[in-house]
Amino acid sequence: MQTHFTIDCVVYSFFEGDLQVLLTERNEYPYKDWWALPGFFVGNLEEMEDAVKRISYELTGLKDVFMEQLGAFAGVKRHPQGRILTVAYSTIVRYDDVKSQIKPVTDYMRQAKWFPVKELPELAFDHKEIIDKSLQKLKSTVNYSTAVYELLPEKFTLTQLQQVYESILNKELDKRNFRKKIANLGFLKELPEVQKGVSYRAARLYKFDKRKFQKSFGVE
Amino acid sequence: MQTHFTIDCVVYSFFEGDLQVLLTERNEYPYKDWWALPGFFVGNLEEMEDAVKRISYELTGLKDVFMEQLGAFAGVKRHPQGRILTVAYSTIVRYDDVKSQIKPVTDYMRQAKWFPVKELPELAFDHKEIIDKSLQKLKSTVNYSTAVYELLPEKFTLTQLQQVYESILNKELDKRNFRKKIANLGFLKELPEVQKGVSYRAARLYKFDKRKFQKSFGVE
DNA sequence: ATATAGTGTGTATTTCTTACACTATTAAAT
DNA sequence: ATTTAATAGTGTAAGAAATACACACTATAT
Repeated sequence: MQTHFTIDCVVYSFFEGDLQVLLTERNEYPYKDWWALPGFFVGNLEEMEDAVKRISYELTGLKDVFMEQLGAFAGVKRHPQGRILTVAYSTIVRYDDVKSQIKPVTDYMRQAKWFPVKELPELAFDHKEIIDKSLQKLKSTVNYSTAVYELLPEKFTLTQLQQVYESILNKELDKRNFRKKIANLGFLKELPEVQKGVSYRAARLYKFDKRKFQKSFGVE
Repeated sequence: MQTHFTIDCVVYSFFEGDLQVLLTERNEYPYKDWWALPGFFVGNLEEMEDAVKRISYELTGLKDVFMEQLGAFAGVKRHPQGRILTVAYSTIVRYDDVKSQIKPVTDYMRQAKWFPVKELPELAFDHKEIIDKSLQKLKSTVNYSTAVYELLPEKFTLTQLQQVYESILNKELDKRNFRKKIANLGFLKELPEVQKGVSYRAARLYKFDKRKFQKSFGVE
């Protein structure tokens, strides 16, 4: 009546115009040389959220990441060597904070690498299923969640915001309608600054106002 | 790195105009004499869904119940005798099928009893938190889920359907607007029958067409 | 016949969604 | 100085959906 117990993380980031997921290459059987979600065993006295923080820190050097539980995956046959229950989390890191700092830290992972969600490799275990479920949830809550803002830098343009929406929803949106909708939300703050270093008309920068967001959704 | 592993079920039914949850009275320490969610250990080679089926069958005699995973609860301190990870499920049984058949089957449960969600007793462990989360999910998916129809008998009136919505959303709805909305859904079938044995104008009966529902949501 | 209790319906108003094309600004290239 | 290339930024009309609101109808019981 006991089971092995791990955490697996779907780590998202947004760059190069695409929603990306961080995968690790296994250096151990089973599924040696396959890509897999980063995951570890949970300590006996360790809270799941702390395990997620630990994994995030070891992989990306970041201490505070957005996280949300996805659910438990515990199929008897999901691991060839006997049941291992995993609790999956979706987490988000800002690419600016993380860029070149990704490092696999254990000897059972050869490397870690970002993949655009559109071009995922074949995955070990039931990790494809976990990612699919995570993406589906991200999609269905995109309007009610702070996730899109976690994917963006603190100051962002409306075009960037639209790109995040588009890559999550996997469809194109009309620019004018999108801006109208965003303007109605009431929790974006227009900054007195514009983009720098671009060779075309610089776009206005905006900032997400979390307090107002929480007010309009009754503090979640 | 191993943990005890249980399933807890939030079992819903609808009767007496209220959404109800089935609770069991514990006959064992810790939390002896407290009300708790029905739950059991999961067998080593048992799929979680099968454990849920087993629990449902033992409590209610039903073989097929609607079920949906809520998530894992694994706080280090949730159980005074050491970590027990539980995976919570929401399940729904039709009251007509179940009525007086509720029976606690083990010696560690004294009785099982329905409680309206509005009037829950104090609960053992973190079960209050689990129920709250389950109710919140039910609420937020009420329009996209078959749950409301699982709560109703096969043939139902629009008033009954409205009552189910109202008890899930915990607010009153306008009858005319509700019917207009329902009519637009397109997956309710009007039957040539009406209610029997009522001492007022008999209401038209309707039936849920699952195939059409799935079509309109792209088969989930 | 009449009281009761719940069924069943329509319309106007507002709000949200969708569809759609041009001008403005900037840096770089000539 | 002018042109080019790239992206930012904006408004309006039509249709769809959501909301607010009140009364007549019908089956039964007494």
